[in-house]
Amino acid sequence: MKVTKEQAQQNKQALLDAAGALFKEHGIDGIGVADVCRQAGLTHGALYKHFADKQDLAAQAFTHAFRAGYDRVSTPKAGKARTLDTYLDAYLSKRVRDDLSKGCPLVSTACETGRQGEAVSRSFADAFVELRSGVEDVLPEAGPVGDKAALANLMVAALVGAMAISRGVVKADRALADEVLEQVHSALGMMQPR
Amino acid sequence: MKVTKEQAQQNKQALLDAAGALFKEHGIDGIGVADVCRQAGLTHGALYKHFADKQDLAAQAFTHAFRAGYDRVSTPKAGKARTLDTYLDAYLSKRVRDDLSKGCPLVSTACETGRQGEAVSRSFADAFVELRSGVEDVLPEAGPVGDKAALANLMVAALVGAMAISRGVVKADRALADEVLEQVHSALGMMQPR
DNA sequence: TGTACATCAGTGAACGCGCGTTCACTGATGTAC
DNA sequence: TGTACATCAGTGAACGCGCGTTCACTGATGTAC
Repeated sequence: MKVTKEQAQQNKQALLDAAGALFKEHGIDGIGVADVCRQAGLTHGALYKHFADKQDLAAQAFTHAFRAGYDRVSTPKAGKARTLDTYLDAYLSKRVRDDLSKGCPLVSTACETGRQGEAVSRSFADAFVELRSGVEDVLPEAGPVGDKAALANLMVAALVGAMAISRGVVKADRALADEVLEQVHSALGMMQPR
Repeated sequence: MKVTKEQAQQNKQALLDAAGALFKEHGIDGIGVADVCRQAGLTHGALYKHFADKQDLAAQAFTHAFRAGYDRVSTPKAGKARTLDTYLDAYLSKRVRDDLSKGCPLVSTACETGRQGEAVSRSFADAFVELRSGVEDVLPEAGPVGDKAALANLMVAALVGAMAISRGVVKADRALADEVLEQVHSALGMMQPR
């Protein structure tokens, strides 16, 4: 049956929320559209009234999840300046490591994005550029490794890689997983002025 | 029909080779056991004479693929010392970026390893520790970011993250993908003494 | 060396199951009069 | 404001297909005598 335009919009948001969490947790190829729709409180047929196909859903869900998380991190709290530590604490958190449905989709789907289509790659690239730009803004003019641009690329790569590695090893060696997050946090922290 | 012991061993190696390449290219969840067996020149039933299940195959294939690639990179060529650049050139290569079946399985399956079982996590952890140790060996005693251990963690995280990001964005923006590899190469290169 | 036979790697049909997508249908919404 | 009806978000059965795993069977290998 038809629903109000407002309800339809809410349902689309619910689909994006569900897809964001489930794709992060299980991977895009690791969860079915029926599960996403069920979590959103709809049946699977409804999906195709809002999205062209699963790839389209994945691309939009990626952007949606990045926006939600990134705005929370990058918006400075009242009276507090945004610093490099803001990013380090948000991206190298053990709590996020232990809950795959949480965290930045840049990290959760980094490796498999290379196997997805161009639409998902576009969402991924836009998010990366925005995060890299945000990190560059909080860097000092001259650091130990040359220009800010190179350092910002290095930092984002390290954030993504450290979390991926920590998640990869945690089931076999929790201490090693913690060590990776702590050491990368420490190494990156030394690149800003005290 | 039965085959010679030697042939059976060759077939197992062929299964590991095929699994290594196909799991890197499509992800563990993205390719079927029948495809792996077909690429190895066998039918799908034969797999279970060599491996307990798909997870077991994935774990052994990971170690097999890491060994093959890592030994090639870390064994110094006659008369040439192994340096940090050895690792940077091997891990931040555009040629590897553009062929998903190539390269280190640490990079290819980093994100999805968090979703696999403990056996795969064990293989992943062992490979990471070995690579990190190899990188630490070529670092100077005192660098710009504190102790060698922290720097080695940072470097491996950056190598893994940079390749994952470059592969993620390349379908949407090839110039951006190249830039990430080059800038991270440049930033990491400045951390060794000239 | 020759023969009889147990072993077991590999085959391929079959299992139940879930996948992404399509489509005829439903019925409340929202609009035209 | 009241009525008639076109719209369209959502439903759920159905599609063909591929998945991981099992298992009865095959027949060359390798061994015991």
